[in-house]
Amino acid sequence: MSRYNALKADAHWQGEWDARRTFAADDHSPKPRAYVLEMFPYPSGRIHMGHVRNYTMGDVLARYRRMTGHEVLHPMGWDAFGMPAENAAMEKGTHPGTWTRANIATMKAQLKRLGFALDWTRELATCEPDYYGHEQALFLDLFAGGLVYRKESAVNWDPVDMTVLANEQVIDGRGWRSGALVEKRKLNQWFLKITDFADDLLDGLAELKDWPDKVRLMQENWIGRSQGLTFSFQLLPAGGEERIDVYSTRPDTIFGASFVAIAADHPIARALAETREDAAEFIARCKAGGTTAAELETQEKLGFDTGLTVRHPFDPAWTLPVYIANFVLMEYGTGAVMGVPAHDQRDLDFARKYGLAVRRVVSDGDRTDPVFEGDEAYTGPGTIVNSHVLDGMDVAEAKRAVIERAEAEGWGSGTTVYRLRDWGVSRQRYWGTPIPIIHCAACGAVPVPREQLPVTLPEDVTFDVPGNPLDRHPTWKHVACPSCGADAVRETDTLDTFVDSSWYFIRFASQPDDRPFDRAVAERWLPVGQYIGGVEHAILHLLYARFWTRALKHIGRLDIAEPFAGLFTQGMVTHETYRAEDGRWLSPPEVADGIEIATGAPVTIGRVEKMSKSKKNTVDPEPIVDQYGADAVRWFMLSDSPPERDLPWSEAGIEGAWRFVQRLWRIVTTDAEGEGGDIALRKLAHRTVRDVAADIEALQFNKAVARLYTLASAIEKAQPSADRHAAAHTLLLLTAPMVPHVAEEAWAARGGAGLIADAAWPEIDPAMLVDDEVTVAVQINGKLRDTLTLPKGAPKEALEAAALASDKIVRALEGKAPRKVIVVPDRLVNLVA
RNA sequence: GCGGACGUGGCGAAAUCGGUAGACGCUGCCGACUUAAAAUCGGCUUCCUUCGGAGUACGGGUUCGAGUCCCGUCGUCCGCACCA
Repeated sequence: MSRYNALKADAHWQGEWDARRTFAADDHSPKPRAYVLEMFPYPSGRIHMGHVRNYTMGDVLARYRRMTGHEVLHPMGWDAFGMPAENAAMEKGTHPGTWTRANIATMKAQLKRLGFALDWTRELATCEPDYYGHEQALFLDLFAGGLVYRKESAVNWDPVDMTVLANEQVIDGRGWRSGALVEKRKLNQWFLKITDFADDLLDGLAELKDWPDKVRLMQENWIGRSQGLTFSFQLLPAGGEERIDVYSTRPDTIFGASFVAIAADHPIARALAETREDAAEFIARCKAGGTTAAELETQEKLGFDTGLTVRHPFDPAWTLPVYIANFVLMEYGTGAVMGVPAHDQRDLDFARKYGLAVRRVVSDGDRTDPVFEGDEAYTGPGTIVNSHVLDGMDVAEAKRAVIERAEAEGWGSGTTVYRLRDWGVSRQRYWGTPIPIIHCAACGAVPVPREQLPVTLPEDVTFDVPGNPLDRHPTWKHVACPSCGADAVRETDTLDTFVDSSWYFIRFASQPDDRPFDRAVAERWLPVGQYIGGVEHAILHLLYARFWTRALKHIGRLDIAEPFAGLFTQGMVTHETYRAEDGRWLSPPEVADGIEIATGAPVTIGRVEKMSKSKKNTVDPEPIVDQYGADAVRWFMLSDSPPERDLPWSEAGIEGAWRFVQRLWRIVTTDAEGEGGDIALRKLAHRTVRDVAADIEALQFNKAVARLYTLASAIEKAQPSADRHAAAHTLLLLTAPMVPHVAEEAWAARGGAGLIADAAWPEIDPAMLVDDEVTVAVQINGKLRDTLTLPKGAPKEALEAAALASDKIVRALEGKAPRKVIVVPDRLVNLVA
């Protein structure tokens, strides 16, 4: 028997699938539908192992669904706008489009080389006008629907690169490329009203049963809904109209308040800075403080006593000092808080530092003393004390009582506050979707008329000077106002690339030329049945896509609320790290047997970590595929590690996978058609069909792989028989979604009809799933002493008798009778001695 | 700091409902085939000294019985991060 030639077979069957358009989805098929989607890649240059793992998982599911009679939509495209293309343009002088399209061509060839069952007829790239033009139309729909607005907002501004930076691009207060100190700058920016949907997005999470709990929790925290009281403190001297509004989730502790703190950029603080130099200095100090996590961790809580006082709402005679504090955020709540030191750690630290009263108002067990001692604020449940009318209530009652009173007396009201902010989508960059708005001095922001879409990016741009090429382009932005005809300018900002990825799954489902999607067709496919990608998108992308879909529903364009019914977040591909004696990182090919090949010097083998260029522990999939073939790589990606966990790449592992491909080939091609039966093997085959199906549907590929190994070994050990031949046939069908090339080659060699890609998943004979014998464990005091093989369904008495008759048990009992006998039918007998 | 997940052999792991811990793979060792090697095939591979015992991070608890449930401790990883 000849060895299986993977490279030849890969090329042949990939050509065959292409030519027959095997994986093109039919919008009009009467079959049940399955939409399987993996997060589309950014065309950075070459695919990496993470892509291979992600797309292999989706591919197995897609191919399995085809076999179980579904019309499968499994598309692929490119998240093609974004900064790396502009960086490449700056470094290499190539146009971002040239760079991006070349990368797409390379990566598409690499994906094809892996034999994924993708519908390439629906391929899309977000950087092409036939995609982003429709996105502009949708943006204008949302604009017309009142979900888009423009406001001045603070951004991170890199004064050297003359561009806005995302928070992630600010490292220790400096621009990640230029190293320049980042400034806060106010710019007019476009926002999408995601906060309108905050409740809906939060409540909708409960319905997403097939999402990981972790992701739902992350989104829940991100939305950050809290209930509390927004109320005002009247500023003294009395009679003045001025008030400070605060938000508190603990109105029950209002009698424990000992100060009010406002943000450095609160209007009252700013007004004060106009007249008082020391206040202005303090505010400047607050703003100079870093905003990175590490800096916040160590930063001291600072306050500035404004000398202002406010009146306590429950007691006109009681006044509280007003501080400006560096820990109060203008962006959250009202930008002012009431400080209750006894029941908030941060307030306690602050009060101790500035000598303010610390008054207990919630009892901690028996402790009701008015002066709060101790280093930790008490935030637990308890009875309200030292609070006049509230005394004796529990925390929840007191909250209600204070809110009721505030509402009755008109100084406050119960409110819901969110951590979630509206989505700022303006980016001062070239390589993105132009925002289809024209600014006219007379008419304001005017939408570009539909017939003028798409607003395309000009090709003649340069990146040799910093700033936005669209803004400095000589002609592009100068247009007539669509409304009044006067000279006007285009918006030169482009959309956040997260907008591009917020609806691509809809465009995959339906892509007419003249509009973003056909509603009826899109609704036939959506929601995506199974979405697979990295957990790094757990919040932003997935939340934005959920918002966008709801927004389309809100304006009546699509009757789908949740875009992704099932979500799976796969683990990373990791690898050992290697370091030379002088500390240089070494790549895997530079190392053999703990020795650096070039120098012969020993190498320090480091932790297994995520593949990264900086640690040089990446493995390029392409040469691996060229060496072992696509199936071995796919099989390895599915083996061993549970898909949600990290997968350590190893040379031994890929070789093991390659051996299995060869072994599978041998089993199914050298399989003689013998006579007679082999009932045990037949049963195993049927059980494996059932179990592998369940494993694939649960995305537990590692378990499916283990079962297939077991079946393969059993077939190898079996004598030729009709059942053995049938079991080999079953094995071939079950492995086909995972290793489709060798499966096609073997299918053809065995004379199978058509393609195995079009074959049906094997039927299960329920009679083959029942066993007439079971292995029963016999324990003494819970410890295993013997196992017995008994007929299935044997009565308890029979089990007990068989157990007591066992030699090992008789010996272990030493003639004593058990005090008690526990019998679990078909499982075990436990003798309590 | 807050929230969450996890901790099982030399390694990746499995163990459906509380019921035979370590399936399956990798590595390693022994053997067969071979002039030899590769490939392939067979066997062994949790630990301890044998009978046997111990063992799922550690310490307790519930139970006839705990990897699984409860309490506590330690450790690792992830998310958020001054959110009032």
